Amino acid sequence: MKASIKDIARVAGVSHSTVSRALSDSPVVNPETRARIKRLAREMGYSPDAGARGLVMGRTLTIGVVVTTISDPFIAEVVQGVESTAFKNGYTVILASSGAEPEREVAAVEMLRSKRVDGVIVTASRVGALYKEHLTRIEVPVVLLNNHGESGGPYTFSVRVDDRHGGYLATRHLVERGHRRIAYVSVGEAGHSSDRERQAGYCQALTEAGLPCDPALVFAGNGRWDGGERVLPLLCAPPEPPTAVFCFNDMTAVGLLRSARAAGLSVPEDLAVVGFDDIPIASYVVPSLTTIAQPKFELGEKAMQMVWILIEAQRETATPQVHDTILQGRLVVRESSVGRSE
Amino acid sequence: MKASIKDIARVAGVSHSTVSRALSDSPVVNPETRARIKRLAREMGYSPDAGARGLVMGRTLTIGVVVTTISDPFIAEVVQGVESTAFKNGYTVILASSGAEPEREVAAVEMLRSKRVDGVIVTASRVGALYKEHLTRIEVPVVLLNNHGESGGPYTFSVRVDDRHGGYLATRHLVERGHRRIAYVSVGEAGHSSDRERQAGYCQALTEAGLPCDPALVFAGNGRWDGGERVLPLLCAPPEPPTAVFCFNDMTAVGLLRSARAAGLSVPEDLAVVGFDDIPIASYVVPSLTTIAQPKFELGEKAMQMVWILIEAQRETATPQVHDTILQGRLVVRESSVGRSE
DNA sequence: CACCTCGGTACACACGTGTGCAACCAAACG
DNA sequence: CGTTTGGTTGCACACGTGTGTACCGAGGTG
Repeated sequence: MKASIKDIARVAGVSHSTVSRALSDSPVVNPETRARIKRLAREMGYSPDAGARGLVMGRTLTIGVVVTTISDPFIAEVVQGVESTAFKNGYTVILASSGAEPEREVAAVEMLRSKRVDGVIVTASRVGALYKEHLTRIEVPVVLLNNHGESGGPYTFSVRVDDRHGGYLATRHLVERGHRRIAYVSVGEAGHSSDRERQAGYCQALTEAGLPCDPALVFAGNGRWDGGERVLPLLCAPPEPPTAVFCFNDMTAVGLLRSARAAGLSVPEDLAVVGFDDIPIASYVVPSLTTIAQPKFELGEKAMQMVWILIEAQRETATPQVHDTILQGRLVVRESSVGRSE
Repeated sequence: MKASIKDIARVAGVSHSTVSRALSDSPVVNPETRARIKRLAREMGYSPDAGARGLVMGRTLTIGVVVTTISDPFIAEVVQGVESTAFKNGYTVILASSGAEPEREVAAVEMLRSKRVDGVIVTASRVGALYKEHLTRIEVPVVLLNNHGESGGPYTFSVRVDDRHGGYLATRHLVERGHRRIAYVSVGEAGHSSDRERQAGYCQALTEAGLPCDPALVFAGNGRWDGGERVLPLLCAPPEPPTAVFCFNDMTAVGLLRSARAAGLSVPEDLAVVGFDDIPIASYVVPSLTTIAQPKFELGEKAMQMVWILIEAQRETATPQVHDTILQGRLVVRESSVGRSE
């Protein structure tokens, strides 16, 4: 059986309140008895009950992280940033994966509510309406990651990467390499805000270079590698095919690289390719992939810091001194856009 | 403020015990009042306090998962299996990453103990001595993943992949392809049990084919890609270099592929390469990597099922009907061992 | 009418922890 | 010696939930 402060109190011959105070270094207890109690606690293998403590303290030092799936390397890296920062501040992370199923999404949020988490971080490209309603009901600070939706309540904010600027950087890079016909492979899903923004940056760079934003050069992928693979034939179909392509994300680009190789096209000579995200695979494919690196770890770090500030503000019922944060992506030039020999 | 069963009891004009029983569908409460209370609970946005419930029930329906880092794609997939199975059984997962630092390891275990988790799953290649001591003190079922250490207490078991058989499969595949001089790249760390086992399987396949187990054909890597990269020159040094190589893991093999390409060696014609793990990258490198696929998701699934059985057994103070489980890896043949044209 | 049965509900306690308040004791002071 | 002061400690309650036991009223039976 596990030892409680009452058990310690019994063998120490004091009341449980004295033990409680001694263990929390209260200055009112006699230094000798405090030492004696602490020694006893160590000997008896005492470990404070987080549940009971949370009950009386009104805080659990726990934050919930909602993800679609943890096996997405991008998300995993973000969670790593959250976990690391949480640990430094004495917080614990509870994981809740939704698997992108609405049913599990609400179950996950309900679970976090039951666990009385002090805050919630949500990493999902889009937050369903039903889901969102449950999120606000949780009455606790919420930070949305890479979500472009409006930051609802007074304690709901968001951290995201600058998609538009990222798209701009990627496309400008291709323009600077001398390309005039540059295609874009979208996620093929209406209303996907990241997709919209990246495409807007793409158009901005084209316009700035005096090039037209030709809708015929925008192709629909699906955000996965098979989407990139399927798009290649369409890309090559026109009489004057594009010489470069910017993809919504790395997975799409990787699929495109694969099918390009199968079709005998050489990258970047026949077709230059740029992705977005900088997932681990990007540096291992051949040719290695030029991409926009999202600061994944910092994304999670920043989100956790923000949640922490919000929690503190809520405890003092103060209006929090935070605002939505936008981090900048970074262009990482690799072989798929400049060749190996250069 | 959050609504408790007492609040519901007040507005319903009954005692809190009646509310408690009504919400847990106890047959002793009047069906009408039960319906009324349930409706009230929904209206008031009631959510049961998991901490308080855990306090009185003696179980938290929570299991802790200790990992080195969640951004390792292999581990992430395993955790996904754990999480998915846990959710099905009504359990919640608390994540604790140790970052391979001993200090954080014990802090992580202590944290899980405080949270009164019902069971623990540890995914780490080796469990330190100090760390292990803390693990046993937690007095709760523990399942070790891919750990070859002795399964200590009565409620400590392990789930792992058959490293020896995997090594055997990989090497036999190369033998069948006609190779006579086959090298092994180890993890270069004394006492690493997975490494030892995989090498043993490698030797077994060689012996079975009437080939010698030449120690000069065993090279030391470090389990990471740079280790594989550095090993290539040594591999090519002998007057009669090996025509095939089996690597401890995929990362090592990927590094080896990269440096082989840089050195102008063609794979698999000049050198056939086989890895171990089947991480996502394996299918994207060029040439794609032949490897032994570990059943990652099933590994996590099995571990969670085992923890569940152990928990149930412990509750009834029965001797659990489980035993250490060994899952089989699967040979996945790709381009790095048979070429693209065949 | 007295007794028993039984469905439904309330009371009281338990779980482990933190904390305001009172109580106690010793020492110092008037 | 009486009183105050200050340092320690215990008592009692609170947090939210589950459950054994007692209670109460209605209906049935002898």
